[in-house]
Amino acid sequence: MATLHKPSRRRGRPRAFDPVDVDDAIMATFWRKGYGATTLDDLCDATGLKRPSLYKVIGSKEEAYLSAVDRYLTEHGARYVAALTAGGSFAQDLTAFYRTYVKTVSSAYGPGCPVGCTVPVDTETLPRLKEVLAQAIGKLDGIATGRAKKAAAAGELSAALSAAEAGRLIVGTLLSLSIRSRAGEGSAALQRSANTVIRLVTSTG
Amino acid sequence: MATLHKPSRRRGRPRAFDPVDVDDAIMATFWRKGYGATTLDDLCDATGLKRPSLYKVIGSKEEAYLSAVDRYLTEHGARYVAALTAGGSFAQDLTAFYRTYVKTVSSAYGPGCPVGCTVPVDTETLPRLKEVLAQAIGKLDGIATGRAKKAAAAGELSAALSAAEAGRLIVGTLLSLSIRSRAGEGSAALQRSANTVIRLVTSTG
DNA sequence: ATAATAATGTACTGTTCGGTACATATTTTG
DNA sequence: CAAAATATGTACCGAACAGTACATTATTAT
Repeated sequence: MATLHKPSRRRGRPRAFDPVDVDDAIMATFWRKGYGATTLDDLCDATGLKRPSLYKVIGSKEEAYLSAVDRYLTEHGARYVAALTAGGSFAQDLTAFYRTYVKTVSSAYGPGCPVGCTVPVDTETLPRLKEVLAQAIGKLDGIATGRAKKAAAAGELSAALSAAEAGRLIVGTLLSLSIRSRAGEGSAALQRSANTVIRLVTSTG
Repeated sequence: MATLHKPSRRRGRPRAFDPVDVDDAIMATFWRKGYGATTLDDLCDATGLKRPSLYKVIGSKEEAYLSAVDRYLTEHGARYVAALTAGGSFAQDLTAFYRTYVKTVSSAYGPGCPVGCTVPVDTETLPRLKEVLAQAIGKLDGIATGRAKKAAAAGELSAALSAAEAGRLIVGTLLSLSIRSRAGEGSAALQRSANTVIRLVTSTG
């Protein structure tokens, strides 16, 4: 008969680091420098780990990058989506959507974001990245289109736009903000571009 | 008294390559693979040059990249600008502007374009690139804003937009098309996004 | 012809890269 | 305690990288 102990710690020497912090440091490093310019020494410096410990976490540089992008999407991307689908008015949700994004790309993580600025360069070299990029954008297009459809039903979508057109415009604007951030534009300038699009998409004049 | 010969060729062994073709091949290679993923062997393969000849042309990899980006701007970028300022109606010029761009990013050079997809990743690593990116976008913003101002004077700009807002929207859309191209979207999809913005910017309903 | 000049091809250099072997240290199990 | 298990740090590996030395070849000038 199996005796149940309290969920005991694993055998052997315990880790001297917090895996969550390590994953975050890896994501942040790739976010800033991209895949090609990031070396394993960079990742060691950022995480405080020596190479053997690092490799147990990442497997390989390419896997590490894919994980970092995935982490960006499921952690930060999810926040943008949550704002866009928070259930306020179309204008309110869009405002929160862009504000969340602008704050993020203007933070210590940025400038810019992985989907907008660092993944695209390697789509021709790392085939899996092309699929990642296509899926990320396609999914966001779908969500934004869905949000626009709901807005249309509520009479909040500009009559000049179909829901699909609005969705692609909303997402395209996000992507452009990423690049502009990378070019050195500050939150205020980025927010101005966002506000223009919000006004166009929601104006039911 | 100096005797004038026919514009004599330089002394020594003549080049066995066309410098224009070589510069173009270098630009095309960086365009597709970006800075980090492009090796000197790649450039040798693309140009047909051996390394010593290549180095006389490029100086260093970083100089080669900066030259390639500059070449993109003064060669392809200039074509987009020419279309935008061709002197037709606002809608006509915008249509030609985006059509030229979409054709280019969907050609053998692409997908995507250097400004939208490969320069941004290295702005944090090669400081001169940040300046290049900021200048390229800033200049295009200015040109697009100027074009919108002219359109406003002609009653062709949507009343919902200031010229500066329109300019940034027009350029931002271009940037987003670059990334979408990299994600695998074809000309038709890209053109659809462009048409949406053209309609919004020019609708004087 | 001979010298001077300039481009080419081979073969190399030192460095940095991604990745790992191995000995050591720290923990749990019995 | 001893044994098994797991993590760590040092030190290293072969490959790939950006960049170059040098001998050779092709051209112009005298």
